[in-house]
Amino acid sequence: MNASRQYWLMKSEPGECSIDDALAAPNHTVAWAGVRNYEARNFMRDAMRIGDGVLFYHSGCAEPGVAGLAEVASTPYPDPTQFDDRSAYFDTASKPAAPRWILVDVKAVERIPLISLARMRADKALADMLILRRGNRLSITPVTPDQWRAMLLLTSR
DNA sequence: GCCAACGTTGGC
DNA sequence: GCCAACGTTGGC
Repeated sequence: MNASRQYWLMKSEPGECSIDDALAAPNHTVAWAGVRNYEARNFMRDAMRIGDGVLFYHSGCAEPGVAGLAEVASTPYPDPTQFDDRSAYFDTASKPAAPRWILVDVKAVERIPLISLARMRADKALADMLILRRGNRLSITPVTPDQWRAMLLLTSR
């Protein structure tokens, strides 16, 4: 595990883009479009590096949890959906000369047997994960190397 | 700059 | 469908 590698948890609604959708995409890669929260945007814009590990989390569905592993696959660039007036993510206030919303590409690595939210809550090694904090709604959160390792252990059971 | 109203997220 | 939590908006 490369010491400089960072880790993230990224939420996606499987009805919009599931881990299987990402695996089926060209080069297993999707643009992480639609983030409209500044804190989450800032993680993509300022902190992510190509090759960072990603826990691909399914939210807003019957079985929320981590459904796959992925990695950051691009440097940051403007989210094209903000300029698309047919998109649900269209933002009239954002101008191409000064894009408000920035994304990265995410490359799916593998689908894993679902690690459910309940399973994660039951694991002491994951107790401090931001995703498990009461009231957390942030769609992108940093994951510590220890938490990443603890999640990988759960994939082998 | 305050803060109430409102909209969204997301688990259950 | 409910509702808690939280971010954003907008009046003042």
